[in-house]
Amino acid sequence: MAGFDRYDNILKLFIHQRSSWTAIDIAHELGGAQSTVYRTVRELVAAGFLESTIEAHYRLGPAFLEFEYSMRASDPLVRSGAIFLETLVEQAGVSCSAVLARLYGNRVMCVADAHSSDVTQETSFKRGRPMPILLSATSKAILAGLPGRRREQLFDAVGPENPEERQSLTEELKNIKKRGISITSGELDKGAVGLASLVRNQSLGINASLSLILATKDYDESIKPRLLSLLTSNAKLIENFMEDAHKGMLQP
Amino acid sequence: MAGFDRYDNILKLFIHQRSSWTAIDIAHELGGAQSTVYRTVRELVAAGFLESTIEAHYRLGPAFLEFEYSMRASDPLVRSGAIFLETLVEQAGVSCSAVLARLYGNRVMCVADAHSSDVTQETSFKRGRPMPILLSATSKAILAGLPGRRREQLFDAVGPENPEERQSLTEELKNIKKRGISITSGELDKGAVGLASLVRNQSLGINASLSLILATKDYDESIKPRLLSLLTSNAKLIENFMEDAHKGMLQP
DNA sequence: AAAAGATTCCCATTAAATGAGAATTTTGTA
DNA sequence: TACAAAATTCTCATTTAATGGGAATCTTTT
Repeated sequence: MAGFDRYDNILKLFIHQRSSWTAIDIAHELGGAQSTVYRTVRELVAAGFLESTIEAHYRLGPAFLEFEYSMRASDPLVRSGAIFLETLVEQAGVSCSAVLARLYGNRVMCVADAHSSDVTQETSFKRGRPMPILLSATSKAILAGLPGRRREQLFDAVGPENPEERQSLTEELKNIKKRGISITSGELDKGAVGLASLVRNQSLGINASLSLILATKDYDESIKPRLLSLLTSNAKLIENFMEDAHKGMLQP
Repeated sequence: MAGFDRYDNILKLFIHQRSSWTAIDIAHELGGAQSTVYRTVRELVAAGFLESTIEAHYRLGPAFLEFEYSMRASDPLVRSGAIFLETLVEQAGVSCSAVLARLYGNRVMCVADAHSSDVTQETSFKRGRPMPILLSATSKAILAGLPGRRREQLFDAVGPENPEERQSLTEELKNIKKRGISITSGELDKGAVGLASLVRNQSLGINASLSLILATKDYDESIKPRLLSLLTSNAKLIENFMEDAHKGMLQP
């Protein structure tokens, strides 16, 4: 195993399977000599990416919290979320969640969220949790904003199997892109409606989506215009904020 | 440059200096060939630890949010914070912040926090932000819980220069350990009082502290007993929760 | 104090990282 | 669209580090 994967494959174990591993288990799981695993783990511990606990077990280390803290201060989307999402759910005037999401490999990840205090409808989108890219208004808005070639790559990797589905999804995405809005119902989470707006900044290379997620029972055509207008205006605010933050960064 | 440092040194740049770097800047800063830096950065981008933005710049990538999400679900201390800190600040009945902190290399890091809705007094302790280990009730409670040998190591690295200071600090820490409580005023943040309780779990190898931080003007002897009793009881709750969570983890 | 378990050390072998420059791709601009 | 400049990748000979097996050491438990 070569390069960064040597470390990343170990770290991924702690996310995807169990949160606690012994060096011997790692060696069994990944294949390779115990002494090699011990050496590699020791390096990760020294850097704070892992830490040793009891009974020869290791878990993820505090360095990730430091990097996350750094991103909270510097990442354009993460910062935008901290600034705009709270007020967005308030303005929505209905029990809901707001989600700011982006592409993460072949999946979509929420990078910021907010919930009205009385929210009951769960959403699978949680900050930092990778989600499939084909389902939900949130994901489709991101897909719609993608350059055609990248979208085709994604389809090749995780997309619809048969050509008809692929064709119809492509059509759907074109419409979403044209309107700037994506709406789905119960596609990812049963009983939930999602409304999403594209959030893009060409010059910053950002392609994201801003969503409101609420219970189907709380949603009807009467509140649709307000929610859509809120999404559109807040998406614009976020785009502008990122643009300004970027300019301020260049010559402060 | 060898081993994980090859990657870690690059990642650290994004925390400690600027949040955005070009490959060429990295090569200048760390020394080494551009082609090497490009290759290494490419690996980090592939793993989501960095991402490329515009104008040949790179920034921290979304993988950190995924690892942070994983820790939120699995790390004993982080989970404890999410469960107990909100109610703690409510019960305090005074404008304040609650901080759960731990050792991070030669520094102390807050891993969870909560603030009463009306909080005005700032604290330097922020989730994921490394802080010096010699100042504040929060840090001293952690120091006090450390095994003697580890404490001496720390003192050698960042501790008081002259022997008298070192001696008196050691005495202070012994008292803190005996009482289970550390109280300081204005040591780290001007105008703030900190009250901290040790949070330990021998069998889990955890040594942390739970603190309440409030404005000096809001603090007097009349509320001290309530705050201390709250801290002590919540510290105990957290220790028990971690113990139980650990047991549940072993045979669920 | 002994035993079992965990971790580090050692070192010959194998494999990967490095750097310089050329080649290619991407981006910005006319 | 084409050109120029910048960014990134590629190539390959050389240098350096990773690997694995087993012995040695350190830790924990009994």
